[in-house]
Amino acid sequence: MSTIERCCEPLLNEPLGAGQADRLAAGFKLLSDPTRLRILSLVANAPAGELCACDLPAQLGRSQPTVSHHLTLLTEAGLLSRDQRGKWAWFRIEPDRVAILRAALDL
Amino acid sequence: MSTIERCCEPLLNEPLGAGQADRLAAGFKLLSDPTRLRILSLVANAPAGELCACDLPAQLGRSQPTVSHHLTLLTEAGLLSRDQRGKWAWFRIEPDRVAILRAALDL
DNA sequence: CTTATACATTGACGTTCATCGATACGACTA
DNA sequence: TAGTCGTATCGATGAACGTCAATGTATAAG
Repeated sequence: MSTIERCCEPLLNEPLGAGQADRLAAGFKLLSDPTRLRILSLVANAPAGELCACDLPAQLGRSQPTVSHHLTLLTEAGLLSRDQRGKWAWFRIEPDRVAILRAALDL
Repeated sequence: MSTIERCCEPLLNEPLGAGQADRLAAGFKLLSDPTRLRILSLVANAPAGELCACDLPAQLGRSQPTVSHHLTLLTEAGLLSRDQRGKWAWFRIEPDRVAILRAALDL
């Protein structure tokens, strides 16, 4: 999954080309999984705006490899940023990247 | 695919419950396919705001069954409305449903 | 009635993907 | 150095999904 980029005008401004549609679909695909949405939600609502990965398996009811997999996808796409502090990985939301996807749905 | 409903506060207002995350993910899953995004884009930019399904296979480079499949999904979810006129099916965007998904991404 | 056209449905195929157990890696600690 | 803990990677598995050919259904035209 490559980084989310501003790939197109709002969906309803002009017809999407095939390449634009591929990139935009890849972005929304990241939001199409309940576990990833809950991760984004938990990080966004975390105290001081950041969350330790160590808390997630218990809160989500998913295994540690599964959580790590989703965190990797979200970080590679730029929706989350990672800050490694010693053994722990802390994550923050990247609002600008979320906004790119939201803007595509402006009517 | 059931109808998209306003299932939650904005993603970043409070942590998503499991059921809310499932419904929201189902909505974004509809936007996670390039063919469906292009359909939405073509309908949204069509003259008089409506598009005949008969034009889509050629414009999308997809077979008629594939296009019919995606139109069914988008219509069942409420993102499109269908108006059958004789042999032809005409589609319109339902902006309120699109707005539900966009609102979940408000920061 | 026969033919042609628009759209839906069925069935199958190949791919993608979420998930987990096992294991490896890296950092702190005693 | 040895041990523990947090995280990443590997490999496998089962389910979901996009696609199309074939077929069915309905409407219109001749």
